[in-house]
Formats: sequence, structure tokens, C-alpha cells
Amino acid sequence: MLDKIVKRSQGYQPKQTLFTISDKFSTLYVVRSGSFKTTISASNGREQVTGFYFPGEFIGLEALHMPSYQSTAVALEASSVCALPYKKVQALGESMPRLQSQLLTRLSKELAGDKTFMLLLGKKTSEEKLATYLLSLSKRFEHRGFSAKEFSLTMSRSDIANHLGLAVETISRVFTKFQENGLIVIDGKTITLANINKIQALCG
Amino acid sequence: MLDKIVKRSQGYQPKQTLFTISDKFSTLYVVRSGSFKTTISASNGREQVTGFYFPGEFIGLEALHMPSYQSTAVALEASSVCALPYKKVQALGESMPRLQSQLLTRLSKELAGDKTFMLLLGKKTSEEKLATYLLSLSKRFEHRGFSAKEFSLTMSRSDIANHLGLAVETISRVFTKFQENGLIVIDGKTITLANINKIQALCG
DNA sequence: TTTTTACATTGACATAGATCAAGTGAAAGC
DNA sequence: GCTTTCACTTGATCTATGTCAATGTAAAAA
Repeated sequence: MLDKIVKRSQGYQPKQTLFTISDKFSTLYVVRSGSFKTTISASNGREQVTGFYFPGEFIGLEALHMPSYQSTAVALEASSVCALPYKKVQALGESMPRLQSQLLTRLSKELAGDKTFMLLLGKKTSEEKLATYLLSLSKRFEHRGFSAKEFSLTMSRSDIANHLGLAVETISRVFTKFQENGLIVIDGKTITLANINKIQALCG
Repeated sequence: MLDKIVKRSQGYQPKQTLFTISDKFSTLYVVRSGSFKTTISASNGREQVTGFYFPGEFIGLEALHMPSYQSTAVALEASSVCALPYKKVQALGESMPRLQSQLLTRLSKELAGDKTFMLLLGKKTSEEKLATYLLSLSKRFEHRGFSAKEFSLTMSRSDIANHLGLAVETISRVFTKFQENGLIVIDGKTITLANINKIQALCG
């Protein structure tokens, strides 16, 4: 369905910016390969990682009908995207309610996910946060046909820490603890969920 | 535009439920008068207040195209809503792209707001959190033609605390401190922002 | 009016997680 | 191949905020 408006975009290198919070909004992106993070920052420079995006996921939805993007998106590894110029999406949407409907679905799902994430940020302990995060990654990969047990953490420890509202050191310690308790096995960027049930139980 | 599908619903009493997380999704709501909060809960019973809703604002957007609601909505005071049966919204949307467009706008704005709120939950101190919250309420009221300086806190201290990821006692202490420093004046549920600039400066 | 109950404030103390500091390992640049 | 740099880990200490406890206050019930 989207084939008509997709403009294949070039690839992105690690740390390369897809868009910045001050850029004029024009294009929605769908990750084709690799991964991205989005961030927003406070006036004093502090930054919050608001999300990670993997193949098949939309980036930029929160900027729909806004003059400019509402966050900054950066590639975590060598990645590529499909670019959907929003004018075309909108024009096509006029005659294809299905397309708008698709967008609504994506938006409401991301919104629901963010509400759930508020619960994590507001109420969970460091262990619950990390357990929840790992399980959420696992489910997303499984949903797209990849292994739910073993995957690559393409984001840095400090990105994870920031996203979960913790310090890097805390993430390190909890990873170590989880490993000592046989919940996970870590080998560099690769993580194996050795006991998903126990991780599940830790989510709170 | 929406007149055709609005079904005026009866009013709601304080603490009365608009919908529960397990209810089948069928209806979008727009607050007509009063105010509501939405919450989600973790398996262990902990709860997070995910948002407050005032006249003109949509409740339930995160459940669009989902089988059931994704949160629980409760009235904070005597309130009333417009009910928009979503089937009708959708049917009408097929012939009125403008309507779908409206929904997209609302959704993306709420999404953008939630991302900003993540920054608050993840990175701000208790004082920054409360200052940011008060200013955000102020702006929302101003936007709808009410006073930006003086308004009623219809939600309890513990709702505020929960929403901001803090303990009630902390909220109490920060309110007291803000009052001692001449930033605000509190009289029961009514709050007056006595020095908006200083509050602004505290937001981080 | 009096009593009850829920909400709010204040103080004393405890702790989860931050910060500071040091060290390790591995990738990138020269 | 060496060295610089960056990401990660681990330990020691500090602190913002939570928890516990007591008291105050105002609305609802009786």
C-alpha cells in the first residue's frame, strides 16, 4: 500500500542524525534496517532518551501536524529507513481512509506504550526497570520474527540508563546481578535471556 | 463538525468511573466540564496517574483500534463529557478526511506531551517537577481562556505526587517551600501563581 | 453540633540509587 | 604496533527523596 509514496532513502551511519528537534517537519520515517534512538532535551542541557526504534517501526509520529519535529533521531548503528513525505501521505490519505487509519493505529499504540512507560519511570525500582525493558525488547523482536531469547543491544549502556531514568553505573550493577543470578548471559553487545520466566517475575 | 455524532452523556460524580482498563473500547470522550484523571496499574497493584483531562480535551485516544481501553478514567469532581461512539466517528471519517486529520492532530499532540513528560519523570528533581507541572496546568487553562495565574487544583495532593513520581509528603514540602519563597499562594484547592517567571526558571 | 473520615502537613530517620573515583578492556586513530 | 579514547565495570561514599509516625484540618456523616 505504501509503495507508491515511499522514497527510498540512503543509509545512515552510527551517530548520524535523521532529524533534529528544530527541523521543519516534512517526512515520516519507517526503519528498514538497523536502529535509532530519539531524544529531547531540557533547557539546561539534560537529555532524555524517549525511545528506541527497530525495523518496521515509525519515527516522527509525534510531529504530525506540527511545524517542526518534537525530538531528535539518531542512528545507533549502520541503518536505513523508508522516507514517507507527509504531504504525499496526506494527499493519498484523502482518498484512502485505510491509510489514515493505519497511522491512527500506529499512533495510539505508541501512545499506549508511552503511558505504560510512565508507570516504569514513575513507580519501578532499578531491577524492575531493567527487567521490564529487556522483556519489552524481547517481545518487539519476537513480534517481528526474530529471536525472543537472544538479541543485540545496539544502544549503549548509557542510552539504556538514560531511557530508564537511571545512572550508567546502576545499569552495570543490575546487569551484573542478573547475570550472577542466571537470568541473562551477556557477551559484549549480545544478550541472552536465559530465564524469561524469572525476568517476567521481576517486572513488578 | 462533530455535532452529528456527539451523544450527550450524563454527568459524572467525583470518583465515578468513565471507563476501566478492561472495558471493551467503543467510545471516545471529550470533557465538557469538570476534570478527570487516567491511571494504569502494574501487576503488583502499584498505580500510575498517566494524565489529567480538562474541558475540551480527549480521553481514550490511546485505545483507538484496540480491543479494550488501555487505562482507567475517573472523574475528579462533578463533571460531564461528550461521548463520541467510535464506530460513528470512523464511518464519518471515511467521507470526511478532515475528521481523521483532527484525530491525528490530537493524538500526535498528546504523544509529544507524553514524551516531554518522560523528561520530567526521568531527569527532573522534585522542585523542577512541581514547577513544570504547575506551569503546564497554567498554560492549558490559559489556552482555553481561563486565568493562567489562579486556578483550582481539582486533583488531590496524592494524585499530583503519583503523577510526578513522588511521595505525597514531598509534594507537601515543595508546596510549602514555594509558598515561603513567594512563588505561589495556596488556599485549599485554589492556587495562585504569584511569580510565574521564577516558577519558569525553576523548571530546569 | 458533634463525630468520623479522608486529606494534608511536618518532623525524624532510612535507603535506593546518584555521584565520585579508580581501574579495565577494546576499538579507533596515528 | 602503539597510544589515545571511549565504553564499561566495580567500589566507596553521599544525598534526595521515600518511609514511618504524629498531628492538624476540613469536609461529610450522623
